[in-house]
Amino acid sequence: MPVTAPSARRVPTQERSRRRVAEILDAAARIVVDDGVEALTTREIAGAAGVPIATLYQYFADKESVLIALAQRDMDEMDAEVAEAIAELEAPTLAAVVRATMEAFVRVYHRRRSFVEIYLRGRTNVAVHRFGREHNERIAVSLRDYALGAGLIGAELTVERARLAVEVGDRIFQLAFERLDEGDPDLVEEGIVLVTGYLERYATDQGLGRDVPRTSSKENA
Amino acid sequence: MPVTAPSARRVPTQERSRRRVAEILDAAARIVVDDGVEALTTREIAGAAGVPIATLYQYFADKESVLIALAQRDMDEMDAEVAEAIAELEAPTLAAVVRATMEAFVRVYHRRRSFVEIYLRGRTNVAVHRFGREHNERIAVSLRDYALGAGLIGAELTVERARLAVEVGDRIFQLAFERLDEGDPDLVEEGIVLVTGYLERYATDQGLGRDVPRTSSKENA
Amino acid sequence: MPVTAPSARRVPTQERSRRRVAEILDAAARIVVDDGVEALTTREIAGAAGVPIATLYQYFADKESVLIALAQRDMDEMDAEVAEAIAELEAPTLAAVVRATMEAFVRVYHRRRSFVEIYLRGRTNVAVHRFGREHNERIAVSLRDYALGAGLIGAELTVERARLAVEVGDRIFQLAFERLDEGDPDLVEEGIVLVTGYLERYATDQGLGRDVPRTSSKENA
Amino acid sequence: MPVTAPSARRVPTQERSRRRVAEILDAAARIVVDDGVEALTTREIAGAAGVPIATLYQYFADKESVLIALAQRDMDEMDAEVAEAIAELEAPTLAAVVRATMEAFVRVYHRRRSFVEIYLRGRTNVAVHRFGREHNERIAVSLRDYALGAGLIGAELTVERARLAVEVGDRIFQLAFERLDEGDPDLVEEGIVLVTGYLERYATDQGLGRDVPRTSSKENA
DNA sequence: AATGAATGAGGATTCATTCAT
DNA sequence: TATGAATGAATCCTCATTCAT
Repeated sequence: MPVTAPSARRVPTQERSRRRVAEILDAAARIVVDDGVEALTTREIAGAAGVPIATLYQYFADKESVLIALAQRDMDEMDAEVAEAIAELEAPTLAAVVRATMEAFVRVYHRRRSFVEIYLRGRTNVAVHRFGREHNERIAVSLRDYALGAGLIGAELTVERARLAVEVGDRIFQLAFERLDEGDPDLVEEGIVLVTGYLERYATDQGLGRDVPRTSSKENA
Repeated sequence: MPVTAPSARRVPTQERSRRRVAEILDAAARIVVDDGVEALTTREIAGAAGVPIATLYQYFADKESVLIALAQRDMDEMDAEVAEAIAELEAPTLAAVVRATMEAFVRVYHRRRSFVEIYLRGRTNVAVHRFGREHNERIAVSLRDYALGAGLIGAELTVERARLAVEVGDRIFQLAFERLDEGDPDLVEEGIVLVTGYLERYATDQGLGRDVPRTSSKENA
Repeated sequence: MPVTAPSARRVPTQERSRRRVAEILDAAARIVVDDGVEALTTREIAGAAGVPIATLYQYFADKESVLIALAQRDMDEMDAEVAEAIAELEAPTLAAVVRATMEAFVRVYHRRRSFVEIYLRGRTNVAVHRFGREHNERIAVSLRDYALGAGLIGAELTVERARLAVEVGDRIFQLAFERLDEGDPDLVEEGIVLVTGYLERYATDQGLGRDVPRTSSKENA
Repeated sequence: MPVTAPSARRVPTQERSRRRVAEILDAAARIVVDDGVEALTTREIAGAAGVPIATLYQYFADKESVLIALAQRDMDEMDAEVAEAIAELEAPTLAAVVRATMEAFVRVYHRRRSFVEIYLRGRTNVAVHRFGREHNERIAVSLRDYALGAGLIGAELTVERARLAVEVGDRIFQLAFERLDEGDPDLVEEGIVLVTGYLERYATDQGLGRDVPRTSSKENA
């Protein structure tokens, strides 16, 4: 039904709204990339987006909401990228999953400079800090579910442990992207080693990629 | 009379100064514990310390300096605690060193609530953030030097890797103390496992606590 | 309703804004007249205008802007007064132009006490100092253009020389109004002599008011 | 008598004091040259001079006194330079006196950058402003006295007129040295022309350098 | 839905000067 | 005479948010 309206008169309200939000977020992204999260003030956003300050409050509850919405937009892409990367794995091992995940992160960080700025360098902001924690929690749960379902890990790999691994990975990205916009590849590589090593403590044989005879058989010593 | 007065009557100027600094830091610590790092304003500090705001600037270059001085005071205690803990190890292995270190951290965090508030929960503050990074760097170097000197690790455990381990440990403490003032002991325990596991990749046999025949060994069972 | 309301009931927004600006400037003028340019602080202005300090920043970029806006308001009147005075000259000579200009200045100084305070006595303020220089430059150029067009001066009266004359005139006013609010009339008179004498070095015969035979002249006595 | 004291014990108090004052003024001069008059704070001066702030108040009544003392030191040199330049004139005319004076000023401005900074560019400071006015008054009187005594001018060149001329000259220097540390020579030259032209209105024939038969003779019409 | 205008609350820092010693 | 320490008094400016329209 939102066919490009032949009558120019009434732009579908919902559509206009969506566009406005996008404009505001784009403006915010520009500011963040140029001058960092701390430079993100309502004045600045409104100015860059070409709307009155008061108008921001039509679309967002408060300033932080803009920041979080921006982060969320990138995060959605991140989640998709991760999902896709994992889906593409043919015979997944735990190591492969970790690597696929972390490399997906890196790809998105490369693509979205505003995300690096907000999510990795902007933890100084309380809302972002909380947002990070929450997302880490969510991703930990979902990756664990996947690995469990795929028989890569045992139940000893509790949610707490998964969360720990994700948080540690998160810190590694923070370090790797602290100064370099491209991220330090060696550091990321080492991070993959670290996280993989930790999680493999709780891996099944299958998760470790060892030969696992499906039918009935005994492991040759 | 120019001799440092032996009569206790006149309080040595330098001593008075030191006391004032301590008073200000104590006041700052109280504020931080009660209301967090963000509540630490010059007005607040001066009020709590019972001095005019301008007086703060006699002792500190700016507001952040107060915060950092406070963190440093606790950090010095932390360093001492770690040093002592390691010194007490009889036949140190890498695992023992990691455990001793991390448990020393926990002890100080327990003792110094303001430190938890600033150093673990207050990373939202830019100065604290930087302070943390710098301290992590310093401690990474010094622990690595020790482990290297003690023959626990090989040279492949580069400074970068040591730094990674410390940063990861740091994140673990952040998580463990995020909400609980006492810290989550299980999480810390798991963190010790994680860090140890990672570092042991680069350990010598001695570092791993395996029997290490020196030259003429009588130790073969 | 989007039409500019013909009903006088609702005060047009833009108009209200203009009124506010005027109120603030009036308040600032009062302060300046009473206590000089140095007394013009944001607190003081806001207080006198009966608005919160923050409101000042709705209408002015910073404190200096208020001062300059105030000066500009008077300066506009000054420029108009000068333009009018010169326009009224019937057979202008250089001397007449100088006199008309300087007397126009005096009239405005008499009318606008705040202008005397800011522009003549307030050069102590950096922004005012610069404002003065710039205005002198502008007026030099425009008067020179006029005199050149009217055939009163030759091209040897460069912009630099015109500027010099204006600056010198400016200093004369500063002296004349240094203490007396009405200005010292003798000093002004002498200043007119001085400036005229200097500029006449570069005057044409016409500028000097000498009989100037055009082409076919009947005017030889 | 201030022979380098053989007994190191008692440095003549007065002498030490004089030296301290000089050190403080030198420090102030450095600051002024480097960062302008506005940068001259008690902290800054004390720091640069290597004395405690409170000590400044042993030698100067207040901050402004330091600035004025510094200006005075240079001004004394200025006065001497002018006196010498005029003394050297063989058959002085008014024009020669004006030129000698103004060129002497320029020489000192070249020699004393701090003087340019304070006296020409630092009029933004109230004390300097007043100091300038006062010195101009003094120099006007003394030069007028000289010219009168030398028969260069008539009594119509009143003190007020002399003061006007000096003030105008002063403004010319301000302009010439506004941006260029060396001063704009053309502007100075033009200023000499301007001032000379003005004063010659009140010159005697002798002042104008016209042949003035001393004995008894009538001017040929 | 849109927005111009308004503002309460606060925030960091500077500076000249004065005492008690 | 010298000075470390203390401080009262200001100063400018920013910012997120809210109304009335």
